[in-house]
Amino acid sequence: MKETFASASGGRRAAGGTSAPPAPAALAAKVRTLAPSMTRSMQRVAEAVAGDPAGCAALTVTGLAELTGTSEATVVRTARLLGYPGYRDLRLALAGLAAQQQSGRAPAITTDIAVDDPIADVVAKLAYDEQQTLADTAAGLDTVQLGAAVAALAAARRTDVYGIGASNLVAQDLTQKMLRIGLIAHAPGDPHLAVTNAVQLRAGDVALAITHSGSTGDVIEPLRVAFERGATTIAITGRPDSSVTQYADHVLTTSTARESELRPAAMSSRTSQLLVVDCLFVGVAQRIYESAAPALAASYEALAHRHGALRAGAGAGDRRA
Amino acid sequence: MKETFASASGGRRAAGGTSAPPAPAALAAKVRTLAPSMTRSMQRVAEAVAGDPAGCAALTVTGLAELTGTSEATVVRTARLLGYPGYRDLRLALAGLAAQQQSGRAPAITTDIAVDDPIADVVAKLAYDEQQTLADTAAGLDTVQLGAAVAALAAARRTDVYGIGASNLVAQDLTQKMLRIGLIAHAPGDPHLAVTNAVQLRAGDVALAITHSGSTGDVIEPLRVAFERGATTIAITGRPDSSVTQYADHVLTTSTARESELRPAAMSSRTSQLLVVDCLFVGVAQRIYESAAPALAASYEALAHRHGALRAGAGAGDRRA
DNA sequence: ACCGAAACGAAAATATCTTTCACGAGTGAC
DNA sequence: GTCACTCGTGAAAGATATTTTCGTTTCGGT
Repeated sequence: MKETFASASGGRRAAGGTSAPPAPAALAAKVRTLAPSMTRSMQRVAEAVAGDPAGCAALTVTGLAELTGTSEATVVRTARLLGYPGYRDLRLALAGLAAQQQSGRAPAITTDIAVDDPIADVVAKLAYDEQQTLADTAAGLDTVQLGAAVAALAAARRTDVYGIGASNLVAQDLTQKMLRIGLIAHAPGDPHLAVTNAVQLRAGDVALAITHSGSTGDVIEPLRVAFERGATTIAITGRPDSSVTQYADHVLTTSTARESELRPAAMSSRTSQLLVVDCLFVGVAQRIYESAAPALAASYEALAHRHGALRAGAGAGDRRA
Repeated sequence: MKETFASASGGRRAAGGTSAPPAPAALAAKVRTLAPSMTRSMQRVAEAVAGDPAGCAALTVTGLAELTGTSEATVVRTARLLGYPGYRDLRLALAGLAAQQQSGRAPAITTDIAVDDPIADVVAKLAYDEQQTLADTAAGLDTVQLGAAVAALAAARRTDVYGIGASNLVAQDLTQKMLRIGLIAHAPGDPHLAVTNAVQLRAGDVALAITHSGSTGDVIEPLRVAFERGATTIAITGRPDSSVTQYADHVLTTSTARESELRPAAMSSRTSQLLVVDCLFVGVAQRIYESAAPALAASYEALAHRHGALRAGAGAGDRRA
């Protein structure tokens, strides 16, 4: 509306003259620059603001005035001097600054998880590690091998997926998804059953082994059997030089992240394996889209009625004590 | 103050009220999570907010109401639903988000996976999406609820984990890990078995339900039974307002990513659930470190010889019964 | 000690946010 | 098909927060 703050600085061009738009992160610097031209009360306010942006962002004009032992008018005057139209905008900038600082102080997550880490750090570190694992895996995946594996799976008469322990869950995940798009897949959890299944395979079938170490006998054995029966074999492993690859036509490599006592290798290998499995699934779904799409739709439909009436609306009104 | 439907739960604190403090950067995730439970007008507001945080932060309630063609009341309601006390606080968070986006990484919009995407793109998109899901989940996790859940699990005499379909795999993952650190856990896959198990629980036990939709009857039912038997109940769901939370002492929210035909919701919900489960596991392992560490070491030891023996015959042996 | 200018805060004035309330659209029951 | 009912919605009243005004206090100079 009107350049009211011109009066504060008299005819001086220094402060008000800066047509600078609200400073984003340069606030601390601005405070220091302008401090000399501030009155005592204003300095107190500026100091509080620069010292604890996050805290001040949470305060109203009155709150900040009380905190600094000054008045609302002084707070507003300070905000003006700093280049904002009013306190409201200073507060907004403060919130932004706080958020930046918050996200900036994230380097803590690169260290291992310690026994006494607060729960929030655990969350951050785990999420970060898994993100890292995903990036590594994606970068290290051989798309040629992947493409070949997809082609084999899409054309397979039936598919066996072998995995033990944590890897078995990944195997089941793939199996569940393949079934959903109309493909025939099994993930025997029992090593004996796996071998029994493997014996049934022949050319045109696919056997897929999932093992992080690449040396899990219970998984290698059925793959070997399938391999010898003439099935196309695929291995998903973190060790491309391990013995499982002897019997694999296609090898997909997962990433091996560092592990620690509190973060077993199983955790990152699982993440990595799942990404590979997802890629396989999507690749296959693309290839057989014509038949996959209706099958997917049908499975959604079938599940719909298992989900009770949604709309738990009752609590929508007022919570908050 | 009026937990109207609390009566059903017999006086126990109903968990519906997300005590979540204002989310800092988890806003986009929260919008997606809560969008389904929003009315049309509120969705318009949420959409505007998620789409242009910086722009919206510059607007007053009235301005945002006009922009979205709604009323101030609706804007405030939306802010409330997103977990803020009022519009003022939403605006503050928005400013923070804008600042982060500005300085930090770009929001980077992913295009959906198309049927004719080359396999390399599929890998990249999937990896990116899952990374995003992890970030969203981590940002949106309520550490207070998480801490409470960890405490309950660490102290539990036994733990039941309920999940169906893809969620059952997550349940098994948690179970496997808990067993490794010497805790007693089960993940019944059969709904009837689950209920049968649940009946055995009582105070001091823990029941954990994993369901993305929050309305999977087969999972809610055993949780309800456990709840009524006095066990501590935890829910991991993508819909914090769904019916499963009625019977949950602690609610852990997973993020809901947009899905597409080739990328079923199950994929990102699984990623999200696994992160939560990992956090629970590590948290528990920290708490009972004294007993967990030796147990972990012992399980490594026990597995070691299963890997060493390359020639499969050795390890598996045939012990016909 | 007196004068004047600047600093400062109390309170009025204004803008903004929040709550209330009534209307209308949609839905299920009969 | 109509009726009763609930739920979503916005207009306007009510409550807060911010900005402005203006008188008092403080301080330096003469």
